[in-house]
Amino acid sequence: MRRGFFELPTIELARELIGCLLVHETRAGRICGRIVETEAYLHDDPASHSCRGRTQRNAAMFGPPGRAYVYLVYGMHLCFNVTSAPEGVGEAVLLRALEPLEGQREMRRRRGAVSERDLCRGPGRLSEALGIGREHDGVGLARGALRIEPGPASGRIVAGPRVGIRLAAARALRFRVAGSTWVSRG
DNA sequence: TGAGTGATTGACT
DNA sequence: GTCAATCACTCAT
Repeated sequence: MRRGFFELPTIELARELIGCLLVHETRAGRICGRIVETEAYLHDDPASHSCRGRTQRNAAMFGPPGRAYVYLVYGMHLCFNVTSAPEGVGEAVLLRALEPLEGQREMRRRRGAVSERDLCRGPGRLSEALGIGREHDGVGLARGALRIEPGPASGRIVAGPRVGIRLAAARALRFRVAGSTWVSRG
């Protein structure tokens, strides 16, 4: 990833992450998908975990940019975020959907017998398909077994309201590839 | 120490 | 299209 990429302002990073590759080198082989949908979560954002200050759970959001923030939601699903903003500022970008590129066999072993389209369509699904766990919370994403890599140019990117939240849901902080069959909604 | 809550998914109609 | 499952985390006792 080019130098300074993760230092981009959170909203720009959310847009720039579209088209990049999320790679996980596992013992079972390389698993890889192209990012097609993201959401930005800002420090002054009532929908963000960080808006009420640092806690044990959201500590990674307040760390340096370019790290993983992995948390459990609804008691059963993991969500994978890329931290952004300088150390001390709690912001991150949620990855909501991937287009599977490599390791579909391994994804399916984790996800069960689902259609190709449903392997990584949704934040909980992509975490499961890539084998992301709580042990990845706080790890750097510039290098290492789990990392972000530059990807080919994607199609047109459109912004819209975020999904699955009540507070500040109307803000256009969700980005996706227009018309992609791999995004979780619309 | 315990109740309320939720950045979702999968099963079902 | 609707709805229940299920539990870590937070905040209020």
